[in-house]
Amino acid sequence: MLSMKGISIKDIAKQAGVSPTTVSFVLNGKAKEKRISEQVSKKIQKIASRLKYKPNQLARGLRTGKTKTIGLIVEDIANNFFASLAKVMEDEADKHGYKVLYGSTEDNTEKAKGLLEVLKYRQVDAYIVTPTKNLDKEIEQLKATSKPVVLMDRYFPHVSSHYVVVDNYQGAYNVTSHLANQGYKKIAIVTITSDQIQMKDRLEGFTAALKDHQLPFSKSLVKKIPFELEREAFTTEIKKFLTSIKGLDAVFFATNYLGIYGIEAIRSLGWEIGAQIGVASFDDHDLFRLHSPSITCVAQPIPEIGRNIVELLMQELNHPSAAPRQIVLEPSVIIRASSDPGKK
Amino acid sequence: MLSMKGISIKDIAKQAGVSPTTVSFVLNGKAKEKRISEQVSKKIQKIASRLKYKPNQLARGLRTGKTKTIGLIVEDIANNFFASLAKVMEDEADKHGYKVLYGSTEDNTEKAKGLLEVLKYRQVDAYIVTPTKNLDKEIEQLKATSKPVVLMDRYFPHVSSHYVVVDNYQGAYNVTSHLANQGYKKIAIVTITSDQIQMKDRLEGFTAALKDHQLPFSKSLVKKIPFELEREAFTTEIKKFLTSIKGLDAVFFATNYLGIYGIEAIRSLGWEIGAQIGVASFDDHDLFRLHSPSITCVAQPIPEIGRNIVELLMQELNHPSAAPRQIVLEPSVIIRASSDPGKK
DNA sequence: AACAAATGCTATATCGATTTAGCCCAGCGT
DNA sequence: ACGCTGGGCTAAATCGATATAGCATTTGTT
Repeated sequence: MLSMKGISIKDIAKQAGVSPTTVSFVLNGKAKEKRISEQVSKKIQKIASRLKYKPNQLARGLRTGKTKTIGLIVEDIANNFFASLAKVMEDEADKHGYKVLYGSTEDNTEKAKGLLEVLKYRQVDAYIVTPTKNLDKEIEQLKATSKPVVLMDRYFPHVSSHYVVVDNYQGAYNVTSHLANQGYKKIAIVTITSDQIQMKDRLEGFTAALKDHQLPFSKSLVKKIPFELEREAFTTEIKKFLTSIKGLDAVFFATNYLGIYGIEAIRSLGWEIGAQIGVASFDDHDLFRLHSPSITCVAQPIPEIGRNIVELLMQELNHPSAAPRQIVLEPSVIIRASSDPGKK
Repeated sequence: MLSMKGISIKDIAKQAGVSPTTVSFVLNGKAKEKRISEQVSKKIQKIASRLKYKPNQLARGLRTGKTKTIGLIVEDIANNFFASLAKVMEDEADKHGYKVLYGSTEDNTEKAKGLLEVLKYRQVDAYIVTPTKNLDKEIEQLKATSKPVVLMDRYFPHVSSHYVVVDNYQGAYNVTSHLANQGYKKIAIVTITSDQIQMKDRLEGFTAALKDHQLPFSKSLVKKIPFELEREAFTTEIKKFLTSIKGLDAVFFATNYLGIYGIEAIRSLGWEIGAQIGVASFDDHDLFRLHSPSITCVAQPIPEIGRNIVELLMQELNHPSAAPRQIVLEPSVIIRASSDPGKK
């Protein structure tokens, strides 16, 4: 059994008969700059790779202040959208030698604050944050630490920060217009109780489309459900809502989990999706693709979002910029049978 | 704007007019043991909380060798099963003050080795690993580092290690028996090309159930598909397989993603699930619950698995035990319409 | 009074890397 | 012979915490 401890720079120095300083210079590619001879340089490299030396990231981090770690805060890692995105970002970050420390907020501000704090004293180099309500103060404070912060999925309009989001307004507008074009006359929306921008935009896109298509709109066509309810309660609420509207012929669910609960609700009401009631949801999901009938949705370009976030972060890590970079990607409407019964 | 650096133990020491050592003792709860007076102790505590002192985990980790970080290696964080489990474990770990660094293997041994290495030189305190094929050597080496390792989802029969899994044999046996009891006569299985224990057990449970119910079995009833295929290829392969078997009346998919691809395949063949062909899958999924008809499955007790893993890990961190602890939980069969068309 | 024991705290080394300042030697010019 | 320059390397400080050893001072004992 080998020694418990890893190989340190000292071990290499000893074997090479040089000082740890020299080893550090060579292994950090500063051999030329620091005028270390070719001979010594090669010797050190050889020994290092023979011993499979890996620098202790804690020691390095302590000295340099860089941990090569990114803190990722999502709403819910068990949600397909966030999990898929997390995977893309993990892969992208890995390409740059970064690892990811993550946490889920459950859309709870206190949890989010706690996560930010933990990440901070773990000295992550940068943050990717799906903010919760009232997290604006903390985000501004974070910015003052000179560690890059990129918001995702949503942002604070009054806070100047980097972010990568999709055009929620347009996505909602487009899918609602599609429903209108399909001939649905009375369209409702189910969203969550949240003043956050992504939800606001989706709701506004929805209402704008109704207006543009001269369809009726009233507050009674909008249902807001608190995020933290149990599954049971979600479907109960949705059922109550849907049955409360006379002449309702289509409904748009503003997130993937609402779509899922919504399908459950509609089915338990015994309504026939597509024929009897048009359905669309934000976000795509295996369930939407394979449900019978399949469910129309606004799909977010997950790989592109993930790549943009990490790319932006890396640029900020390498050359911090004064101006915030704000990237808005286009989601796409995927038309399926739930809004177009003609489809197979 | 406040200073960029965090508060250190020295700042507190200065304010309290004592040495950093004393501060360290007090903040680590060793005041009594180290005979620090109540006065000084309280004063330090007060200053620390006023300054919102948080120890630098890098420095602490460097000195103590403990980073309060757990390395988590899953097959695919975008897979609902692993993502849900990751969330449970994250929550549980958090209760003990641990954070999670994660990575996905894609069932690729080289990726897994890379992840283990990265986690190692990031000095994680413990590992939760979903091993890939041929990772047994690395697991044994890890054990020699005296850092706890818990395998999940699968293990190596010839390696003595901690693990938490479900009884894959029994789960497969039970659901296959259920299919048999429902009157299906010719039942096939679709699994992945893998010699790993979890897949082996599922296959064996399946065949044993066929035998016990005097149903026909032959190699032609078993389809193994490589994990790394594209979605397209999966469904194509499954379609080819299903259509190749004369008189086939039921099929069991050995993982959740196979179940999903399988449903897609069967639907594109135009077969009627439940009536024309009985279907069951390992793992539960929103899609299985809400598909029409809903899909019978073997559900793993995800919260229980997650809790057991973290609990086991914590025990090992606190009191390392010589004997490996091996926990096998029971999955449960959820009978739905895909195998019981009478169900709503 | 003399010595031991307990009390209360601190100086210093350490973890493993990076960074700064600078030493020593050879070669060159004059 | 002397100073200057540059090449090639290293000593020591540092990051922020913890652990070890031990120094004063007070208290207790006989």
